[in-house]
Amino acid sequence: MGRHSCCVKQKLRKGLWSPEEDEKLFNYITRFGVGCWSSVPKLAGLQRCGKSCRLRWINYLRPDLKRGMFSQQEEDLIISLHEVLGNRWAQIAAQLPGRTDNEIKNFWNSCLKKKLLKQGIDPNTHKPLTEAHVKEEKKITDTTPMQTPLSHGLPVPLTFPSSQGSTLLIDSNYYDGGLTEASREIFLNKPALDPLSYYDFPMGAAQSGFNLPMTQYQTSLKASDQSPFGPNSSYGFLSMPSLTNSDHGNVSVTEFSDNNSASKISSLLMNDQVKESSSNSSNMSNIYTGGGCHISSMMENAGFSWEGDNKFDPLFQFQVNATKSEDFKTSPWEEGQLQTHSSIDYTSFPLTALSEDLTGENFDVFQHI
DNA sequence: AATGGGTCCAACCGCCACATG
DNA sequence: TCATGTGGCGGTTGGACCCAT
Repeated sequence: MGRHSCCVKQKLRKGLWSPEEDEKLFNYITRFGVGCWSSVPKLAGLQRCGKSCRLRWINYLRPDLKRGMFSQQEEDLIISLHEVLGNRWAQIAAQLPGRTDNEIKNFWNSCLKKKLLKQGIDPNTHKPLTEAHVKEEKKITDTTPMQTPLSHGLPVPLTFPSSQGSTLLIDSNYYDGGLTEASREIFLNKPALDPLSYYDFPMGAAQSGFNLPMTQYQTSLKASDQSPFGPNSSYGFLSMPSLTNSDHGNVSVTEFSDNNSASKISSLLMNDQVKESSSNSSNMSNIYTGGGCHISSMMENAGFSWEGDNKFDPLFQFQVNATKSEDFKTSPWEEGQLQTHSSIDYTSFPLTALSEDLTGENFDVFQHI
């Protein structure tokens, strides 16, 4: 048990990822997608185990990740989901597009737990603490002042941007166990979203999310020189945008952690190609609103910037020209394994942002509560 | 300016489930 | 059925950062 065999075979790097490593992994995954994580390090030229690569991608490099603080809505949602699901962070994360289980777990442990305790609510049971508990916890919370004022007193109406305008009201009944066993079952049985779905587009099912099979996406990448990673492509890995989308599905509230971010992201978006193809500006907004975006444009012009991770910021100020296209013309996954569909132009395949899941079936569960 | 304690979070560890041979 | 490899998850931790003194 413990470390996978891939980690034991050779001496592998551990610890924080360098920008160069991030770049390698990002470039590799965006080109070829994920086939077998254990092979990724070798093929991407990384001295890491596959597991580490997977985590890095899921928790940090995925382009659809949100960055920045949790919105009040997200916060309330996490609390309500935790009451139902407990520490099933992956399932909770599945209800919060752009957030990772690790991120939510950290947020819970570092912030939400304390907030609930301060409210006199047991974070484990979500029921009022006994007086003894309160006294005990008071000692703790008194010595660990909150960084932000608690703003979600009860009851809290949670209104989700569902097409049906569902509202979840957290009130005393809720915390008294007002949820039915059936509701709980729905949560427990609901499959978690695949964190890799960004590159997993089934044909004809774009409306349900990023669900194009990797094989097809891969084909799109190598289909022609027009592809975002074609032989002539030169893209930057400057730094990643910190997307603090405080209101799902509304591009106007996409925030950035500093003044430079806006210019960075606008330069990301307002590249020549996007300008040309989106005189009506819909393409731009679609990138973040989930109306459908062009992944190729996103990738090709991704002057990504990890703005939220300030300590990395200066390190990401490097530009990488695409390596020789020959190196990437054929995905290692494709060779002899995967079918190609070169007649289809996937470079403009419409995407639906994960955030749109908030308006879709992912919130159906609340209809049952 | 130095420092020591607290906080946060990225990454690792340990385990389990599942697929495959 | 068993062994092995891999993906995935939740718990834990090391170190960077923050802040009060």
